[in-house]
Amino acid sequence: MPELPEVETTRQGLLPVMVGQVIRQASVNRPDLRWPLPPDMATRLTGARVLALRRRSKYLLADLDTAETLLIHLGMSGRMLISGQALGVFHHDHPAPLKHDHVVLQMETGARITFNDARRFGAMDLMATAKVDQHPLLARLGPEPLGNAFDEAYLAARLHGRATPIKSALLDQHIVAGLGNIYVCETLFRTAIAPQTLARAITPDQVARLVPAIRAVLREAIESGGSSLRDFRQTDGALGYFQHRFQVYDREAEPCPVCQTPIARLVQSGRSTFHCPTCQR
DNA sequence: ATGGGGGCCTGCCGGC
DNA sequence: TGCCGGCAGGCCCCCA
Repeated sequence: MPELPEVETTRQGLLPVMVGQVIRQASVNRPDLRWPLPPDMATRLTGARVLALRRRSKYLLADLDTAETLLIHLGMSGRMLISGQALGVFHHDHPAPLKHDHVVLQMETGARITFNDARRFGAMDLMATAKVDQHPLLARLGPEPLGNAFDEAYLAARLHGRATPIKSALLDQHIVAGLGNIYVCETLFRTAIAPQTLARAITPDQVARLVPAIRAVLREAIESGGSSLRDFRQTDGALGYFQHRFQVYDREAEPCPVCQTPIARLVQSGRSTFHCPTCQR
């Protein structure tokens, strides 16, 4: 579910209850997420103070005063929920334990942070902070799409010669890190590029449209609080609103907002692509 | 090396 | 009402 904007809004929701605060008690209800959790994870988290909460691509990184960093990936259905009393604010999204509450961080402030993930495609791991960017899940990621390293020259070089459709190339986290199915579909619509176009056939003009369009769609989604599909909620239980602004994603057969042609769905590398066959060439 | 498909796991929705 | 197939925001791994 969560793509870069949803992870970023989750991070922003967690900031006030995590950063500077001590984990009084960490507990693990299910250690078998996408990979087994470190067997001593709860022990290594308990008593630690969170120094910073960062985001790299779709990963949350909580730096601890133990010189370790907690990596969190939400997979398809993962959520971080806050409940309890903290810093004068009562959070009530999630007062009672639910099915699929796999990891709970009870903070000294009284806040409770719960990782809930029905499908268990999510993941957590601990790694020395000094080496966290060498973690196998992070080491080979492409640049942040909102960062300076992502520009026209870079993207053109990475698309050069590739025989894969542009849709698949933009989903490849090694090319650019953080886009998922929704925001790739929206970006290709905004840039009027057909999703089947091979990466190697993308013109310089199209590259020049893609870079700012990717940035814009991500920024707008973050400002809207992300997208709430199938129950995705922010940490405080609030819904994101960007889904109302999807122009093509999940809108098969609805009229294109530009030309009224019915939005089409096709499957590329096993994933649905929504597009306007008239506008996108 | 690169691209495509399978698989991981649970829940929901539509059709019969 | 109940069952079944299809689908879902991600991503690693294996095979050709």
